[in-house]
Amino acid sequence: MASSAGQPQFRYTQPPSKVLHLRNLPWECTEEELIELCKPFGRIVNTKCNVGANHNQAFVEFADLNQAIAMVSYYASSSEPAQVRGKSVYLQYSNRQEIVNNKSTGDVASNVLLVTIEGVDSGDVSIDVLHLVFSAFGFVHKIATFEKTAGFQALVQFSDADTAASARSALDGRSIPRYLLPEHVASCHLRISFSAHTDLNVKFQSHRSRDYTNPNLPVNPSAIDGAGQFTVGPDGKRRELESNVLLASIENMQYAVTVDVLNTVFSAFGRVQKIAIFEKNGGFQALIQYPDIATAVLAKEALEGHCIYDGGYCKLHLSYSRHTDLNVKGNNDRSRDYTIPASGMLPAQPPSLAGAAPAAVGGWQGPPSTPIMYSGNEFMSSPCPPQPGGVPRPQHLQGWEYGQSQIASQTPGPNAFSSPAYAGQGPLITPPMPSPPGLVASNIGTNNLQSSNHSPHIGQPQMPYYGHQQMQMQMPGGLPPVSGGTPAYHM
DNA sequence: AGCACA
Repeated sequence: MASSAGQPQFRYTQPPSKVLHLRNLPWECTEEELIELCKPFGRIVNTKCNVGANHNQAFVEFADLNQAIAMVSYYASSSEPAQVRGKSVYLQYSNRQEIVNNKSTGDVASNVLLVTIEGVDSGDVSIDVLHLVFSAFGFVHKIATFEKTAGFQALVQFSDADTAASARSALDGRSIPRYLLPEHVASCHLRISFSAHTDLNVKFQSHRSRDYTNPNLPVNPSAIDGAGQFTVGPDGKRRELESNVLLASIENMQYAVTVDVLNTVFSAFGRVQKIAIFEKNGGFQALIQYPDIATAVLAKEALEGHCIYDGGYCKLHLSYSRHTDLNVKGNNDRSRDYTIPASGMLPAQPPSLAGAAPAAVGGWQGPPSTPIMYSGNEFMSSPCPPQPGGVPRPQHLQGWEYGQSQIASQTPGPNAFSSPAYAGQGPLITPPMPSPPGLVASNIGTNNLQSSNHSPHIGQPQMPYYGHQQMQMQMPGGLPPVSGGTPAYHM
């Protein structure tokens, strides 16, 4: 059976791939040697060296398929074989289309090092100590430190990748000298890889970040952990430094919050460019990138302290991120780049889950395709155990038609939040939140517009936040409407 | 000299 007309184990011609498989390499051939060999044909985006029992195979991934084809074609018709250290190298298309997580990109050279300091708290190793240690290898441009689940980490920026590489090879796995550390620190190993960054965005000198190239950079008297940075306002008070990227942490997360949900929520204020969600110290956080600061400010003011779902669930805390442009690689369940056109089937606009909605909503008879509707599948399907005290299940089912009818209407005044029309129409279960009634979204605009047709929903469950035009209405003029079509923003 | 495992 095995030999009959089946696929031979190896074919002479593989289907093209931007990944090439190289054989007969010299022992422990380095990435530099591979790149040297391949880079005349295109840009190498990833490699995997020392593959196979003999460590004499490797994979090289080009940025573009045509580059891989160019290399294979060239050597197929060349009288000189590809060579490394005088050895003939055999190359062919890999049977995979990409190199899968070779070394988590930490091995592709960069002038910026990602340093994980094991076994210490962030307070144990000062930025000055790091600066001292890494300056032994060359001029350190910038350092940024932060706390991650992996531990205390630092990004250390050198002039070039060579300098960074020398620091890395000298220090990786080593320990910071004891005399530079507090006495209680037992050990302090450095794990060093290359960062994907090339230029750190340091806005202040602080105990968390330094820019040694700019002595005039303002000193931040009190950089606060976690959130963005602060500046001193005209009134002498500390003021959060605004950014086009919001950092959202979510409290009381009883229900899953997906990229799509966030996109829907935050798109109410303007076009969302990128979203990344991640865990930090066991908490849920997300970064939401807008094209400009004004939009972010608007979204922050409107959403801060509000809950995505009524009942105090998924309460948003917003601050300004230090980031200005998120490094979102692929579109997956943790991150999304909405600025990439035609990226698969992903909608550039808030998800239109029209197909799923009617069934899920049950009885909703609205039009089949409504870009603003978020069906909230996850939530629909999540079991909602009855709770004492009449706490409702997260109520998505009610009110859909109200939201729907919103579409045609545009415009309660800018004071929808504080409109007297809302008095007494807060959520049944008043969440222990300050200010605006209940669920940010569930009330805004809906009852306001519909109160003549519908009785208030006191005692009734509420729908999830999907507020789109509701929020739009709040925008103090001038904001481009969130509409379909090509984004008017560019990176 | 013939396809990796995060």
